[in-house]
Amino acid sequence: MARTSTKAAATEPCCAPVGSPEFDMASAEETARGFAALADPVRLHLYSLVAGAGPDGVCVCDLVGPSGRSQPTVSHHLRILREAGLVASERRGTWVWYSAQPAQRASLRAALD
Amino acid sequence: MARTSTKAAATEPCCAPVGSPEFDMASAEETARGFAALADPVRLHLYSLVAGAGPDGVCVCDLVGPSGRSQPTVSHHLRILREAGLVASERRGTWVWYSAQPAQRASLRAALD
DNA sequence: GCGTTGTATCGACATTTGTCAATACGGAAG
DNA sequence: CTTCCGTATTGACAAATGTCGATACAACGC
Repeated sequence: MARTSTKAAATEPCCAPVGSPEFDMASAEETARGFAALADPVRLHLYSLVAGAGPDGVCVCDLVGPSGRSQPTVSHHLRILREAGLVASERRGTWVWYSAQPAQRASLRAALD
Repeated sequence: MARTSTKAAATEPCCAPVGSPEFDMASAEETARGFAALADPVRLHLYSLVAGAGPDGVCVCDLVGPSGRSQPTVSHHLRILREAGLVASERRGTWVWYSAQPAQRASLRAALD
């Protein structure tokens, strides 16, 4: 319970109040979900495949094989990446193509500061 | 099971093999653990407090309050940040101070490419 | 219409994760 | 040495996560 600086129990006052002006918890949750989307090796692999493709993106049918996971699992991971805003999906006839969303990647890179 | 481009079952060959030369799964696990360390709002808050402090770092006693979590929980999160290489801990007499490790932050930023 | 193929959703399961109370460890003051 | 305070570890628990098989949905070709 002992808070800071009011009562020093040992040698020195420990530390300055470190001034945490205000922490936007709402945007932190958003940023955390962004990082969480990249917190899995399979999703990292999928994202590198999607981002490494041209602006047209990649067909899902070309993601299942390299990932080494079942098709429903790949679909699940792609959904997480999509809900995090890192990729977008578009239906083209029979197939679904995923493409990278550079804005969200830039947003996460900016959050590392 | 249908792989790519060998047999087109619909209108077009779907897509190019997208060329995934090789994916370093080992380093992906490392990177994933780095992002996982930032995939929690509480840890994001703690890291911002640590990184926002001077090069001396911050005393743990000044992190428990702002985080809104119990002291063991804060210790747990700090351990995860430390094991991810994002922060380092140093004992100074009675207290323990955490400081940011810019190298790992740069490594994660580089992984966003 | 029917069957086929690609993708998403559902249900279930084992594993991991976030959290706290209780406890142990470590250093400083008396 | 004893006591107090700050930090880390342990144990337990609910909740979230990664995975797959089974199934549903969507679009194409017949």
